[in-house]
Amino acid sequence: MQNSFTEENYLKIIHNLSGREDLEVSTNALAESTATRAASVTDMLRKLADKGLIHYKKYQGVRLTEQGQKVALKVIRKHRLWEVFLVEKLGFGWDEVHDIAEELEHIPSDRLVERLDAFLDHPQFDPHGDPIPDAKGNMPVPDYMKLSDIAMGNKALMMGVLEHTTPFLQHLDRSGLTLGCEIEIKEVNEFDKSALIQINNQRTLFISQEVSKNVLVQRL
Amino acid sequence: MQNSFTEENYLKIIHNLSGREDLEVSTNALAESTATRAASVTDMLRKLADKGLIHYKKYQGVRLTEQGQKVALKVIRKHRLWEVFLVEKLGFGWDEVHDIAEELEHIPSDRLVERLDAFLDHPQFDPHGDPIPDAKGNMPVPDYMKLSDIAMGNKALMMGVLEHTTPFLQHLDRSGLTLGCEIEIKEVNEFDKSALIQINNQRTLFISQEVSKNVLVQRL
DNA sequence: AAAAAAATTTAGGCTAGTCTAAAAATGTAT
DNA sequence: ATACATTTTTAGACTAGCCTAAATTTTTTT
Repeated sequence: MQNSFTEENYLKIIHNLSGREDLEVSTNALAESTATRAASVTDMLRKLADKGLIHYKKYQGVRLTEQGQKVALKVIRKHRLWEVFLVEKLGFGWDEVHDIAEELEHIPSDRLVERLDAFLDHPQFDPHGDPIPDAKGNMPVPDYMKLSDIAMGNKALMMGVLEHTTPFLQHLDRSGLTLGCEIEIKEVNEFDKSALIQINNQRTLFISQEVSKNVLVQRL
Repeated sequence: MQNSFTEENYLKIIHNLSGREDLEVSTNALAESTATRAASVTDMLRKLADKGLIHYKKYQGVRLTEQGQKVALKVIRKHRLWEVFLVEKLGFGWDEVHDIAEELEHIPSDRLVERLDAFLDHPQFDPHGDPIPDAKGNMPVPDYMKLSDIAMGNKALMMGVLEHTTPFLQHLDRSGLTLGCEIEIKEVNEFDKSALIQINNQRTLFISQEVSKNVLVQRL
């Protein structure tokens, strides 16, 4: 039995919201993320539960079943592989690919995904630094820190982002913050947590906590 | 206003069925091609007519409007470009790509199509020899002949096929009939129009009229 | 030209996925 | 612990796209 476009989206979003600790996801959170109303979410949750894709008890929130996890990871794999394709092969910017990949991720052919993966040389990470699950659904879980958690005086490598919207990514572009750059924390302002940083030992700039909370780094 | 997946399919099929001469397409023909019932087709035709995409008078069949033609050609352009991608870049066989392209053709981003086109070096024909409309909707109309219309003793180059099903294309593969090959008609049997042909001045084989009617050639 | 056959449309209904409004359950605060 | 607020579910309804059965129009045959 095939899952619909919409079902796949719910599973993907449940996966993303439940995070690494596999927390229960609330109906309201799903309504927010799917841009629908809570009542619609409830309908869909009953359906997904009937199909054995989620654990669901009324009023208690949801978690993915083994089965549901598998489907979600497959969708995420496809999304991230297509993003690599769009950036590496078609020359899109990392700020332009999310919406297109959102469509491509639902194209249903295993052979297509595997050939795409090979064509791209089995990439491990997408253009935003997110890990790509392998064909069996194994996904490495890199333990990056938020830039906002790095103390003054330390250096770190930029490894990813937590926010995938076009405006945020374009802001990073304009600031010279790209994956792999080296960041040194020169100063942190106590009152608003804004920071003065230096990039690749060259230019320095101020960034707000809004930004530093959404940048993932590896401490050096 | 966006057109749905289903609407795009109807427009594409109307285009394909109305052929070069822009003939009226019947409700029944559409029901057959869309694998739905005539009553469902009628519903959709009213909808497409309301949107100004087809000319439709009850009981009289349909034709695309200027507008509808534009949408149809855009879908066809996308379908054929994705087929080129699947064969040239991902290494699929020409017999495997139709169904996948059937999905990809509805991904809605103009920038995606144009970048894909550039990535593929602006191909003129898809892997089955069908011409690819350009971004403005202009499609070259090569005037190929059916292999079945070539007289005994003549030679021709294989340029395309009229049938895109997997079994037919696999049969051509097994027979050694690939795009660009040279075919000489050695004999034609009067009673069943089956023929003895020679490919690239090498092996000879018998083909039925079923086959020769679905192979497009250019006379030499 | 009337009758029979074929094609098409209408009428009424179904499912997926959405909605609003109202009811019920849960959580929070006195 | 009881009342208030929030969250979630139920009830009933809508649209897109499909269906079957019946009615209507067009085409073909006699």
